[in-house]
Amino acid sequence: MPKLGMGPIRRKQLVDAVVGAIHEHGFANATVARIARRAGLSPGIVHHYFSDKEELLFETMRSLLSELRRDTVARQRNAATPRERVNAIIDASFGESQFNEQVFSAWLALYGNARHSTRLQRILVIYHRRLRTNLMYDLAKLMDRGRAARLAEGMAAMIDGLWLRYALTGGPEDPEHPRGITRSYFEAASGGNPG
Amino acid sequence: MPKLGMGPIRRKQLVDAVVGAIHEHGFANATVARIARRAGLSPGIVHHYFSDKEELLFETMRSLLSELRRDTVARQRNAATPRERVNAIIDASFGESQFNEQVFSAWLALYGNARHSTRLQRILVIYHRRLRTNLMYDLAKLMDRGRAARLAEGMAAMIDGLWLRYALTGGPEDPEHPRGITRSYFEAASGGNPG
Amino acid sequence: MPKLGMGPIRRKQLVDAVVGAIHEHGFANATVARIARRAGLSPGIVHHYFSDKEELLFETMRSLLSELRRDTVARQRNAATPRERVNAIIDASFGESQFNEQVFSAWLALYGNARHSTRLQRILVIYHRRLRTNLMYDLAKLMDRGRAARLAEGMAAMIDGLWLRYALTGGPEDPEHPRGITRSYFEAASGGNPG
Amino acid sequence: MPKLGMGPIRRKQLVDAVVGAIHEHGFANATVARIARRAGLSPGIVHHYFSDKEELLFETMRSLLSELRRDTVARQRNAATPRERVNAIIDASFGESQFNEQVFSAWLALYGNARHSTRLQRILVIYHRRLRTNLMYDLAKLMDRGRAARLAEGMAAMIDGLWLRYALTGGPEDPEHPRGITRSYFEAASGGNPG
DNA sequence: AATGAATGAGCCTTCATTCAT
DNA sequence: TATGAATGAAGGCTCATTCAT
Repeated sequence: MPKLGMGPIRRKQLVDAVVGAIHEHGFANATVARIARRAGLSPGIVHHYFSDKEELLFETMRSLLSELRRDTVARQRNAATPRERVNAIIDASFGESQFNEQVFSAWLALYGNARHSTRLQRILVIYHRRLRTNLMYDLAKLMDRGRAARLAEGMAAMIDGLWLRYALTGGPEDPEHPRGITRSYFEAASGGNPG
Repeated sequence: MPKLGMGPIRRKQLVDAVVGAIHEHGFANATVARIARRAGLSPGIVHHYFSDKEELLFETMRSLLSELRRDTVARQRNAATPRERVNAIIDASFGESQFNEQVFSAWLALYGNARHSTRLQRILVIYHRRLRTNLMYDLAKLMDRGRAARLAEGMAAMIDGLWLRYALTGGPEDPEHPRGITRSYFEAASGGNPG
Repeated sequence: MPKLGMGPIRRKQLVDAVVGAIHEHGFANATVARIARRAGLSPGIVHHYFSDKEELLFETMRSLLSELRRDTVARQRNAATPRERVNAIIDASFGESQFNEQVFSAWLALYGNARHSTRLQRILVIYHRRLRTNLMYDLAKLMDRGRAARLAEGMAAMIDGLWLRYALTGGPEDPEHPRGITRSYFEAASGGNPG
Repeated sequence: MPKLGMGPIRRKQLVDAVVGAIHEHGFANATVARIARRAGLSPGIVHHYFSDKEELLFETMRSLLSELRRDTVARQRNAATPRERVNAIIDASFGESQFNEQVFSAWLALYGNARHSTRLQRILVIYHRRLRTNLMYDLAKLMDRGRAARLAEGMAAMIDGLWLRYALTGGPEDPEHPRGITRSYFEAASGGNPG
């Protein structure tokens, strides 16, 4: 077992363990000790790699967010038209990286505790802004900016709302279901003419 | 003169204090002692009226939920057509009883901590089901059940998603804004013909 | 057992326990838990009466200091001449309230940790200033101010130095020994003429 | 080329780092890791050169003490008469090797934590004994043994007491000031006739 | 000789809950 | 009904020490 340069490895292990621990025990009971044990490490080591429990949570959230971003970017690479690009965003939002119970629990718990942590709140604000900006970028090619803005806001809300419901009830059914609902909205509101 | 019937009074004081305490200190720091102090009571008395801290949280959530219900019912009383009744639901969802920062904080925090409390989760499930059922009831009069179900789900998601964003960013702007977005969706999806 | 107004009682118990715990376990091992146990209390209660461990230490020191002050004042009350008043200070400095092993340990430990605690340092500075001021007050009646100031400084140093040695070696011999040394110095330096 | 004889070099680095770390962070916060970093070394290496943290502290103290000894011996080499030799002790006690803030902090902290470390306590006892013995050796040539013993004790106490005050208030003013006070005492008590 | 990863014990502090009054 | 004193169990974090490399 190597003894040097463990930093990135351990940090990833711990970040993953946070998600699992929150899912299994709930946010309030996701203690540093439990997170560490879940990562197969001792409690003490956590503060060797993260200054704080809060930093660990922050990095966890950042990691979740960047997985979503990666997924979105990957899907958009295969999209040719604005319409396809919008659909790529919808698909990514209910894609594998996000649409599983563990991530639901973690993301939601973080949500519920963000208002009193500047850093966590910032992450969430970034997510919200980015989702709407991404949508706007392509919607603006399909309609005038005023309508595009409203639609972006509505679609972003719908995505989050659907996701919120699954997060609560825990039911990862077929991701095509929420995708379908969102797409219908998109098509109805964008006139259905090809982008 | 013995103090009779303090129960309901104290219980309400405490439930209100929970909302305030969560808003001010965050869920994790809304301790029994702080809640009690905020209600002008001593820490010990809390367990006289509630068996648990969890029960107190549960009652708080129930209270929030029934305020929403009351508001919805009141607004629907003035509605004549199915279309008006749907709009009443939209209006209530962003009405005063829900659309203020304190309630945001509390509701969201409870959300984030519900997955590991059966009782809290049940409350939220009830809310979700009721919102969709309420919408379904009237939408089914405007379209076939299949389309109605999907629209109800989409609208419920949009309502929650808009609300979620305001809950996070804390900005209760004009409630007419989210109402407008939701209504546009409703009208586009329901054909716009008068119900 | 009364349940109201325990504050002063508990606070005194805890302050006394600090002195005992430092003496028995050393400063570094005088943990809150041990201090509490020594006071016959639970660990948790400490923070009901003191905001901090540091505050508890601070109050301990203050208490030690005020005992010395009380003792000094009491002895000076029986002193008629400046010379007698100076001797009262000497006597008090090696009096019962200070001259016992427990107090030595505590005082010295606090000394050793004062440089990095503003509050503790302030207490010690007060002690140093007060001792010299008290001496000055009477010495100035026996000689010119310049000589008095130097003598006050020398006597204060001698008192502390003797005390320091006993604090370290733990040997509370007859308090008349250090008193005698200090008095000799006083008499030699003040010319021995009656005050 | 193998690094031979790193032992003494590293040990000195670490001992010096202890003094600096105690001065900067206080005794309680002078952790092994911080001491090592200050010495430009890794935390692990400390236990290669010292069995214990306690041993490191012990060696630090011993080093401080032997610096004082070296200084005293050096100054006494230039002294012809007993009186001059006593003054050499006084001068050395407030000499550069001792009279600086870093050494103050360390020495005092060690004092405050010595009572529960046999080895540290032994060092301090050696210091105390040596100072008085050194003084006695020459004072006994100037007066009878009884007076000499008392004067040695008084002078030793005064030296420590003055030093203690500077250690606390941190103010290394002109070393001639405490030297002057001590010499005055010496001269007054020894009759002032040339030794 | 040297690193820094890793452990595990222990500390201060907080807190839900109980209880004497 | 109401208080606030008291408990005891964790929790986050620190740290001396060990160990693989």
